[in-house]
Amino acid sequence: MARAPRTTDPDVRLLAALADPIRLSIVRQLAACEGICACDFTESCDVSQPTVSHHLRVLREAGVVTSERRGSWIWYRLSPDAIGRLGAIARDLVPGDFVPAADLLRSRRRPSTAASGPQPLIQVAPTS
Amino acid sequence: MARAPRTTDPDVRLLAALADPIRLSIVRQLAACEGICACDFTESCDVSQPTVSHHLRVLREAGVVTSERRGSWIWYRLSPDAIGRLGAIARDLVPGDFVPAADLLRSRRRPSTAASGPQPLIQVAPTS
DNA sequence: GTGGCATATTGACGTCCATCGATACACGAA
DNA sequence: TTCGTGTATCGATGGACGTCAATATGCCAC
Repeated sequence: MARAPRTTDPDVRLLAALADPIRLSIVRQLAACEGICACDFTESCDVSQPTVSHHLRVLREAGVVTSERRGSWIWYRLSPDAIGRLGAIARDLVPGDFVPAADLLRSRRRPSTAASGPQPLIQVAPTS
Repeated sequence: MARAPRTTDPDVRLLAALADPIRLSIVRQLAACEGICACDFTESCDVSQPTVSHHLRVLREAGVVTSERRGSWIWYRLSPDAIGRLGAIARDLVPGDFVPAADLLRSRRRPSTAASGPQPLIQVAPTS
């Protein structure tokens, strides 16, 4: 009934970390500037300082950003690995070449239009 | 205090649609097979039929999948546009060439190590 | 028409999470 | 040391969301 316990899938965690308007805004600012002080986000995001700190923590725990203390300031920067992982997720979702593979699917009877129109297809792994 | 009302940013909506283990699983199955009947997800996802229907609706409203009724069955397929948009989000987060741009940033005094170590940098828009 | 199957919708429940004020902690300057 | 600034954590609050059983809807076969 209740929501399932928090997922541990790193891909889902990465997507969830980015699926918030404030966090995406933070990440985009970090993509434009190599290093940004945490206090700058408080000014640009129009939310309170604890809220910014909370979002930075979510991003840090998801591996999206890294932090480095420099005196009183804490500098945040984008983790290149995280961006690479996001790109990999997107690439893996690009459909490749399809070939008819009705025989690979369950042979349960399908609706009448099965004889005409598109067939169920299955992706072929790229040869590269 | 309460969570902000649901965002309308299409990028955030797209990321949020993918940031769920069941929905990501559905999308990955759709990336591997061009068209999949809704009933197949009920079997593979280990959740109830209304839950699958709910997730398919979220994906549909986010523009991630399209549906087409064929008799009693409803076929779902990935929206190529959605995958393209995800790739664009990832590409936009890739840091490009940076140049020192301390003068473009607020000139507020920074911690002592400002003289040595990395400088605040800002991205240069690609010339293409 | 009736019956059966596939899917969507409704309503309820419980957990998660974004948000804030208050507070604690860390660091540098005086 | 004390003071000020930047940041994190705590506790509370309220809305969002995932889940299910029950029900409704749509389509096909008979």
